[in-house]
Amino acid sequence: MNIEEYLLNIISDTLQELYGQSFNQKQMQVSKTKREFEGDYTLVVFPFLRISKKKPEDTAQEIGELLVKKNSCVEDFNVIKGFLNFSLSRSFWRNTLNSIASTHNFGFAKPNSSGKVKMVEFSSPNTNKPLHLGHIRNNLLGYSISNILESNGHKVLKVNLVNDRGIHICKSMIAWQKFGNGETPQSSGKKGDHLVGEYYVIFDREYKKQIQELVDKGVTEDEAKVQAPLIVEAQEMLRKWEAKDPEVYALWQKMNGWVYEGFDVTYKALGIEFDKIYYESETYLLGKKIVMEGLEKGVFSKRENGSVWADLRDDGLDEKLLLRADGTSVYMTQDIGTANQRFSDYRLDDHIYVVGNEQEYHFQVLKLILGKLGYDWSDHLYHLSYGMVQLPEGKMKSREGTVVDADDLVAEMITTAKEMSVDLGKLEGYSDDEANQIVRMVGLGALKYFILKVDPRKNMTFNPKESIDFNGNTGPFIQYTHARIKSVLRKADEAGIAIPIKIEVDTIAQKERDLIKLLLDFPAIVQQAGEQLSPALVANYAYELAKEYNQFYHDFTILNEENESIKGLRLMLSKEVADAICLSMGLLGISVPDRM
RNA sequence: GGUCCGGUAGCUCAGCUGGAUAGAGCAUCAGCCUUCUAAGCUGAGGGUCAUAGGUUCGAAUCCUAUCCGGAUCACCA
Repeated sequence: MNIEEYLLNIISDTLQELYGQSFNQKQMQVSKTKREFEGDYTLVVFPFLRISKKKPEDTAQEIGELLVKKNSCVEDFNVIKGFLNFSLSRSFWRNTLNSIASTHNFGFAKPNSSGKVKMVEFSSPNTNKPLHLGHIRNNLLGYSISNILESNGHKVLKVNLVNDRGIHICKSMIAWQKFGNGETPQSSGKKGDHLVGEYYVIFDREYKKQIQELVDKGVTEDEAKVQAPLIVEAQEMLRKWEAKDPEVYALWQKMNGWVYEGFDVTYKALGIEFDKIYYESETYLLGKKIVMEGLEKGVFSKRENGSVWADLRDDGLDEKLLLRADGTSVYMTQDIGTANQRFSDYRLDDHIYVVGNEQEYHFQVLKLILGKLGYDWSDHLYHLSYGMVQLPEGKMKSREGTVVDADDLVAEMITTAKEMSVDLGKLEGYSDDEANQIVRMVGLGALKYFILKVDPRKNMTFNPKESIDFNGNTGPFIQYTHARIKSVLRKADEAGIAIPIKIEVDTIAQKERDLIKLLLDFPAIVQQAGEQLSPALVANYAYELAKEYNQFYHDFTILNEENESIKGLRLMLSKEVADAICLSMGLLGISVPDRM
């Protein structure tokens, strides 16, 4: 049941009868009536003037009259300029609420045969440094979009691609070998990913020193970058790794193991999980093989030094390196392998990469190359290209230490939530366990909502100093609304007042009507969010609903209402709002507490 | 330079498949707790929707140009 479609249908019939002609959907614009006008929905009549050959007001008038006459659910209408505002009947709203209440998970599509199999790749960390704020946006987006697609009736596979090999990994390994003195997470008490990350930073520092020394000796900077002993050693290590040198392999496994332990902690803290994890180390060989096959088929070409290239100049792009002169693979090589692996592992309809917008070119090239290789599924690869997270000073830079660490940020959010709760006296009477649970939900809710409410495609600014608000358009505000409703429902239960299965009231106040109208929007929001891959739509909907409910809550009494049937309506409405909040926040990966 | 994305209130963001007087939150100011959770509610101030043209009955929204910001075009990932 989609309200807009239903209204379009009856309007279409009316226009047909009136003008003996049908109109397309573009000409029939129906939207919710603006707050300052009377009515539920509004039809713009300007497009019909040519046919009606009357003034806008008169045209609206005759459409309105016939609409009311022919449809019992249309109760009344008014005309302002070229806008026909019409009101739906009380019984319509009553039935609507009843039908929402009797539908399990109202707003979600049931898994059905038209649902597709969609793989969503997100997170995709490198194993040489811990996760930061940018990864948080990635993880939250990927997880939320997966939820949204599932609620649209699709089968979703959440996958992580761990970039566990490559020159960057070798850099931390070299640095640890040279400067680590055998330090381990156990010996130092450091979280594994943080420990390895420190050595990556040390590599960079020492490498820069060596470059400077060479430059001082009169070597040009470009040559120094290539000649510095550390980078030469790292490259040598990468070759050894690809040759499966036992010593290098063992070190690699040991250090990656530390990182995975660290990542697990972070994922758990964020509430993120995957259906399958792919490792670049397991797919790059396939990528190499495919590139070699492509070379044989003449899709790619080899240069004198042995490097392999794809020529995309006919497609308006450049030439792209696929294998280095020394035979080692690059980022593109392994992504070619991974994509193949996935489409042979599963029968996928679509594949979505949740990756930052700085990699738009990469995915454009990837898709092109796979198409050239003859894989017909290359048309079903989508890059959800999200904007970067910036600090007020600009881009995060690891060199300047301005990177916001994921673990730190989560911990800080929870601490702030705790201080806030204690200040407000919200945690009195709860056990430590309960209090911790609530505080965790609120802190994470604030962080997740803050990030997801912004359109994924846009860059966003994050100000760590000002921290994140807990009032206004925030996660905690919505969580609070939910807790508030739950509190009322508990009180009702204690007083032995049951929420009716079906309501029979005849009077519905404007505010109640507005709430039902909003609830009725939920399915379309979920659908749209799925089509546009935008959790922000869901976030903003949840906010609007919570805000509307709080106004209602302020203006109307629920439990003290004397009229039993009205009390029933308000209870039912409250419960449905709580459910919709819970479902929509769930799509964002945000839990809502029953009390806070 | 080529390509892509963005520019809406002091700040952070909605609105963008064209429709009525451009919306929220934060911040500022002023109110509301003996009644279901005040992490709430109500009100005030704050805008040449980057600029200039165009299309249209109607443009923040579509088109063109310009300006500003970001990303990208590696034998990095």
